[in-house]
Formats: sequence, C-alpha cells, structure tokens
Amino acid sequence: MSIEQIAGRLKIHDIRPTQQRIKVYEYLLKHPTHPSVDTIYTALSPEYPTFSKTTVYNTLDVLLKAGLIRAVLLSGNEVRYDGNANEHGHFFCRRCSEVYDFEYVLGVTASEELEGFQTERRDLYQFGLCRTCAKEEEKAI
Amino acid sequence: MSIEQIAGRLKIHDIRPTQQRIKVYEYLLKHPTHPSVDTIYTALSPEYPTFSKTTVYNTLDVLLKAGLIRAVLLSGNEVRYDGNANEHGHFFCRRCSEVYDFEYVLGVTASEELEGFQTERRDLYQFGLCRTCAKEEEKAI
DNA sequence: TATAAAACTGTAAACATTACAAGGAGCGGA
DNA sequence: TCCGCTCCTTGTAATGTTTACAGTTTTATA
Repeated sequence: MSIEQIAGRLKIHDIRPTQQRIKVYEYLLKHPTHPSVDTIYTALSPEYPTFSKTTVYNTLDVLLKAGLIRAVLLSGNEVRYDGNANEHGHFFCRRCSEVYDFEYVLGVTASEELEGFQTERRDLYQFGLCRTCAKEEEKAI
Repeated sequence: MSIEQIAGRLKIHDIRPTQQRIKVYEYLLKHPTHPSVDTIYTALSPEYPTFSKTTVYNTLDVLLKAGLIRAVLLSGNEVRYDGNANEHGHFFCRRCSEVYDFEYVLGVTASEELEGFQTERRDLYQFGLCRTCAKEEEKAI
C-alpha cells in the first residue's frame, strides 16, 4: 500500500494523516511480525531522530480505536500489534516464541450463557509447538 | 474444596503445599472473578501481615506451570488469573469491564496453515457488550 | 498566509513485573 | 520428636512498560 493509500485510509476514519501515523501504520502493514511498541520505535527512530515513543503509543491507540489494527496479548509482558485487522487466529510457539497467523472457521459458539450478549470482536489464540519445533522435539526424544 | 483437598491437589502436582500457596489457590477457586495479582495480594494481606507480593507472583507461576490455573489477558495492562483450568471462553464487556465465562463448542478449526502444529492450549476471547449493558445502550438511543 | 485545533516531543511519574540475598518453613531420615 | 537439607518466602531494589503533562510544532482551513 502506498503512502497516499495509507493517508486516504486514515482520513476515512477521521484520523489526521500525520507523518508519524503514516509511518507507524505502514510499518505494521509491511511487517506482519506482531511487533511491540519498542520494536516499532527502534525501527523508525533512526529515520526520524525526533520520533517519540509516546507518539507510538498514542498512534497505536488511535489506530486501535479505529479498528485498523489489533492488539495481541501473547506473553503477558508486552502488548504486540498486528496490522491485519481481519479476524484471524494467532498461534504462539512456546519453543521458538514465534507467532503464526492462521485462518479459521469457527463452527458454532453455541452457549446459552451468552444469550443477549453483543459480540463485536473475537480472538482465538492457540499455544503449543509449531511445525519446525514439533519435529525438533521428536528428534530429541 | 477444603484446605486438605487443595493441599492434596498441590502434592499430586509435586508442589509443596505451603500456607501461602494454599491460600492463593483457595482464593482463586472461591473468587471466579479473574483477579489480578494486586487484587489477590490486597485481599490476603490483612490476614497474613508478612504476605509478600513476590510470593503471589511466584505462586501463580507455579500453579500456571502445573496447569492448575490459567492466565487471562484482557486489558493489556495487567495479567489476570482464573482458577478454572478447564477450556472455556472469556467474554469481556467493554462497558462495565466485567468478565464472563462461557462454555463453547468449537466446530472445526480447519486451517492448512497449522498442519504439523501441536496445539496444547486454546483461548477464545470475545469482546463486546454483556446482556445488561446491551439493554442500557438500547435505551440510551 | 493567518489562525485555531489537534499532534508531537521529552521528561517524569506510575505501575507491573522480575532479580536477588537473607531468613524461615516444610519434609524425610535418624 | 528432633535435625538438617532443601525449597519457599520476604523485602528491597532494579527493570521494563505504559501513562501524564506542559510546551512546542504541525495540520487543516479560510
């Protein structure tokens, strides 16, 4: 996505397309690696010497509220961000700590307890071993 | 569950049933409100003046690793704990900030991307409005 | 180009979590 | 029951993440 397209998308959501916001959003779109605030800040900092970490926090909040990005909570120590706002699952490998996105079809979430509840968002997390690490662990035995 | 039963369950998992561990686990079982570390500490502190927050952290880690409890990540600022270790979903109401447990039947998580992956744990989160808040919002319009 | 509103920056504070060393409690063997 | 070893707890300090805030800068618009 070009800078202009990103700026346009921000405008649609009533977000002023400032340099910083465009850069942060662009970074998230280009790096589907679920970066943390610190990762984003460190990556963009050299290019923009006056770049501030507070701005990263503010920008991510704005993008979150607009529904353009998602917050992912994996380790419990740090919030990580995902430029892909579509519903998708996250697989977290406990061995290599890598995060894998996956599509899923949720059969039915039948449950009387939630009658009358309005679900606006849904997150599915899976934890375990990724393909590579599963093989490695097999070898080790 | 009695103190003896709790102690027994800890022993089964090779966890020394100390006073503090029993108290923390008991608290989680009796309060299915997904308390934070601070909530647990504040609640138990008056009864045990020398009780330490570090112990709460340590204990929760031990219980987590044994699979007796679960960590729930809702707000991103704070990890909260759940004495119910069975697989179940968490509904978080954005209006009243209440957490509701619910049972679910996950149809099929068909997805080629995860072939060869070993899933050991699964978390389903839903966000939106609970029954009460949904009605309140309707009224307000 | 002038103006008002909104954003950005940098520092400081708040808060959650972890590290660590010294003292204390639980457990098995005498 | 007592002893001694090991593990657990405690308290303080350090680390790391996130928020608050005031002053400056940038943006959108006329």
